[in-house]
Amino acid sequence: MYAKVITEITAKAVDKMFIYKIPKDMKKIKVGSRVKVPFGHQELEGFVLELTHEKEDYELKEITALVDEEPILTEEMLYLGKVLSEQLLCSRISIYQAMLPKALKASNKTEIKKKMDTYLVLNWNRTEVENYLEKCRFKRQKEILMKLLESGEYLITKQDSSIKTLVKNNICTLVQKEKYRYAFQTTKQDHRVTLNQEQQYAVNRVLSAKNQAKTFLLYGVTGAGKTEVYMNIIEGMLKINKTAIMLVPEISLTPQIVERFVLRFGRDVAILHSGLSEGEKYDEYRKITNGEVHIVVGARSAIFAPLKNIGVIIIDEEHSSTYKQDNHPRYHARDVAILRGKYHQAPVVLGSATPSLESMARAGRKVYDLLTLKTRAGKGKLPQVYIVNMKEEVKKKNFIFSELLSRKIEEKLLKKEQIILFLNRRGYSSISSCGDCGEVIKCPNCDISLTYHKSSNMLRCHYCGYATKKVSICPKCHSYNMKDFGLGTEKLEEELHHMYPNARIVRMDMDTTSKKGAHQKIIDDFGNGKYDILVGTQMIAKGLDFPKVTLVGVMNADASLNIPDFRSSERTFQLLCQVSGRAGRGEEKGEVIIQTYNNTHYSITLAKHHDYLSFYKEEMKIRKQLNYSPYYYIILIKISTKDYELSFREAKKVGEYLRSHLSKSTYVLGPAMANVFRIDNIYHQQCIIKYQHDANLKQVLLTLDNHYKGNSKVSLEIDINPNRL
DNA sequence: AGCACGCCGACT
DNA sequence: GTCGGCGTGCTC
Repeated sequence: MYAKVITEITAKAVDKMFIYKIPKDMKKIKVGSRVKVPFGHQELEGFVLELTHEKEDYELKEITALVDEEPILTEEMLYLGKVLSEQLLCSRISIYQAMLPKALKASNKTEIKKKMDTYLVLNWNRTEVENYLEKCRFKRQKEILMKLLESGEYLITKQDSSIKTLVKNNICTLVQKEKYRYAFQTTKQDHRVTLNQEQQYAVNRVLSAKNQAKTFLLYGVTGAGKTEVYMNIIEGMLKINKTAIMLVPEISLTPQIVERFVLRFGRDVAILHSGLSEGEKYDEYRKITNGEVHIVVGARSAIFAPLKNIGVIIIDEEHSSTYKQDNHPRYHARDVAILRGKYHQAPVVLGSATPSLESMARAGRKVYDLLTLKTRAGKGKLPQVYIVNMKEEVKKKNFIFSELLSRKIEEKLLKKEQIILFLNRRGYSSISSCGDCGEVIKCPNCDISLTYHKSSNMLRCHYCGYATKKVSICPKCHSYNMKDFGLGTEKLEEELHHMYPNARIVRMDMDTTSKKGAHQKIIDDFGNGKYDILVGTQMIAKGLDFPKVTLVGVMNADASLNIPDFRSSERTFQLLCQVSGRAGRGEEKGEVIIQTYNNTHYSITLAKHHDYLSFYKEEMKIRKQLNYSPYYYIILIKISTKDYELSFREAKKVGEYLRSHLSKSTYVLGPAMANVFRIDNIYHQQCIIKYQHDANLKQVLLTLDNHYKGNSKVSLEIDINPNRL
């Protein structure tokens, strides 16, 4: 027998199967097995993709070792990898690696072991033990045996002579059991609520589509009780012995959702997210492969969880850009979900209060089945939203807090209610510049101004990580008149301390949550009322549920609107709806204040009334006019190189090649310098392809990709349906 | 990805 | 004459 193997190397040149002889004693080898193979001068790990009897006419090497007892890649995973690598133009191995936790990837370096616990179990029956206990003089032995009679097993933390004796006399045996490192701790109680009519209808529709590869779009206003719908669908699937995957944007950001699942389904849930250590991820993964759980809750990569007999796949907050991996391989969890849905003949549910235009358009064309939840479940009412025109406020010298916002903050503090302030920019100030000559301090490696971080007194580049001591003398005109502009979360926190010295304030952004568990702690503390005001970036927008919050302030709604990207309006609308969904989740009515310089922009005015459908119509008009998604498919071609001149030359060549080989109905934009031209001293150019149907496209992309794979100076990346341009 | 093979410049 | 630069090609 021979095995066709792909190795761990993710280079185009070796993205093919290599054939090896299987040693006679390696009986357990299967398709999907992880193996060690000799490869040139090195030894590598890889996966067996095929087994064959056909002999080649050249001398073959032998597989060195089988790494695991059971195959790592299932039939389904092998199939998914094949399809996705073709769709995404990436090597097969890179997809397989993306599916697996680090401990199971093909790699010669990592070794993460299973943790084992040793237990003592009885060999004797109850009467025999009881007889022995009467005669036995040793206190420690008695203690152990009593516990064994009680619970059947005894966890050994330290070997001692008593244990040795018990084993030696054949009263007990030592057994090894897998130990799982991760367990979600909670002390709360599960609250079951009766579904309203809309919710029940949605659940029934999905459950009646069991065994059908249908995609549903569950469009439900914030607070409509989508999570309860998800859980009921899953319960229905469990009843007919099926399993379920539930994706959430980034689980460590939404511990409250995880908690609800653990409360409802207990030990039937495996949780996969980036906040876990590699060992913990491995253990959660093994619960899945060992068939110990029927539900997987996780972030993007959990879409590959090797559950068998999947009954439903649910993607919560389906519009979230985190479902698309923004580095290689650039897969979209939504596409994988639909692919797996087809494989298992299982429905896929995409849920959101602000669906992506792409999904809503598909629902409009009946490609997806639309399910709508119009009414807010429970007591909470939609909050009152105020839009504040900051142009007017600046005239009154209110640069950070508008009159309305500071008044409301004071009011809520007095009433002992909680406040969330949202600002999508971390650090202290975004620009450090000279008051005399206007010189702006920029990153030496990137075309980006440096952000001042006061706590460390450093200027940092948020693109390449460059950091330097704060500059107090202008490097150009040598004046001492350096000034800071722009507002970051750090400065906002400081200003709040000045204005409300008695308020307890906590800040949550990348700088305060870098330590493991810091995230959870801030959320718990705020939830338990240890703070009055939570200041934070993007990461506080999603999924958090604090009943005592009655005021949400958006400090600068323009930050996301001013990004030059065709999705910036959509993002802004989604963000504002999501952020304002944080207010008034409890008994008290919530209030939201949006501060902006674009007070008449439709993505802001329509967010005021949570009017998704009007926003959808308005934005679709613009997308149609400009030939953007969902009317056209978008592909982004990025050309990067360290050489300034070369970047222009190569980009021009790529642009010309695309224009001359793609069909007339396809638009090619560019080449143009990327939004940030230079990052970490690498120059980025890009071309944008907009198409509806193009028979040549696949071949053109493949040719381009192959052409640049061997080029060490210029790298070319193809991003299909990019998140941002 | 590594590593060997291979063909041209400046050195004890 | 040799040491070594990194361009090209191969790994079952």
